[in-house]
Amino acid sequence: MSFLSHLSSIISISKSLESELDIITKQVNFQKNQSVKEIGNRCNDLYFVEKGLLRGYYFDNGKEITNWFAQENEFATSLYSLVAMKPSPEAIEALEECTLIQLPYSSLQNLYIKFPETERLGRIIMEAYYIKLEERLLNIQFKTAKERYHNFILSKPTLLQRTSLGQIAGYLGITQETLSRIRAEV
Amino acid sequence: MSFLSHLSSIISISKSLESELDIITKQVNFQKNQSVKEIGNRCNDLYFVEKGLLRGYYFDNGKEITNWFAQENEFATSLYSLVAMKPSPEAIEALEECTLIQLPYSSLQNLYIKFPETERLGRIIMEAYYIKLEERLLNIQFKTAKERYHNFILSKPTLLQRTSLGQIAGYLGITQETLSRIRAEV
DNA sequence: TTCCTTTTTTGACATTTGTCAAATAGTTTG
DNA sequence: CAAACTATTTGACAAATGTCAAAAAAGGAA
Repeated sequence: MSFLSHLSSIISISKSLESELDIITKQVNFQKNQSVKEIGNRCNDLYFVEKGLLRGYYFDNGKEITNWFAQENEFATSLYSLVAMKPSPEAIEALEECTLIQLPYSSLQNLYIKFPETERLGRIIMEAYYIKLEERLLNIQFKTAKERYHNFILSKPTLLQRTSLGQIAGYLGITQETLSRIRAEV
Repeated sequence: MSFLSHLSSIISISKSLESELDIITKQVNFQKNQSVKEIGNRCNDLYFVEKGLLRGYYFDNGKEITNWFAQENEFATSLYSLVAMKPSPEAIEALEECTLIQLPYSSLQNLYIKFPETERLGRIIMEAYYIKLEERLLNIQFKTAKERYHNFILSKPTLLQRTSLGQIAGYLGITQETLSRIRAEV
């Protein structure tokens, strides 16, 4: 239910849109450590996290790098793969037992046409995600590893408990040894 | 005219939308090195570059850091300021003589309401910009300074001639001394 | 051209972060 | 509980990049 209430905090959802959403979305469950999407496949779905925690990761020189986390009430997908319709270099994994709302991209396209008011929804969500990404870029580009870590603690305190050191390190763009040392420093 | 043709490459623009766009946009010109927007002001406008080159920059520890470039057929604004309606930490400057299309955010909001098909336009543009930003983040996060520079040469060759060393260095997240050394290396 | 200003390069050195290897701590499972 | 994993920490050192200062080069203006 949190999917609908999240959407209706952005635009008002008519009854007919609500039932359409009900038809095209599917609730899916994943267990802890289960793979949601593997590398190389096209990502055809948009996910919304109702419960649990996802991470996106990929490989860089044989090393697994966590690229994002998506927790409750956040969307997750490989946007690049979705929009460009190309294979995704990115995998998605459940870090906890998850309840996700799955929305196939093709259904989303139809939804945009059938319910044009959802375009607004799409735009507003994209704007918000863009701003978040911009903040993250500035953070990585101009802050030291220590500053980034402290920023992470402030902005995503709950993730500290729910993820591993190596995952956070990748997300912050540093090695886990460096992160371990930053932690020890205090 | 390139503004309209750029938009119509994304969605079809009806006559009435075209004349509405004509009413709400204004062509503005800036000279080389002229300031388009200063730091601390709210950014109320979206710009489209018809001719010339803009850069966005801000100050980090007293140092001026170029954050983005916008060349012909690209949009430019401080999205954060625009969407959050807060003062922008970012300034915009013309690096060359520029012809811009200026669209006030309030007019854009009305446009979204009056011509709902423009929501689609907004969404698609946001998606494309998001993907670009994502690529840039990955680049900065996991590539060496040298790799980033070579990437820049490949992806934005024309900007090499049109910008200064210091501006490129800031954009790549390195100091200009380092960039100078990378150049010398070859 | 010549002076003046700005941009770029170079040098010497400091700092940050990465790499690889090993030790320790923590968790899970039989 | 013990064995077997897995995650985290630590050490020694290397590599990348930053800092500050000065020199050289390039670009404009008188």
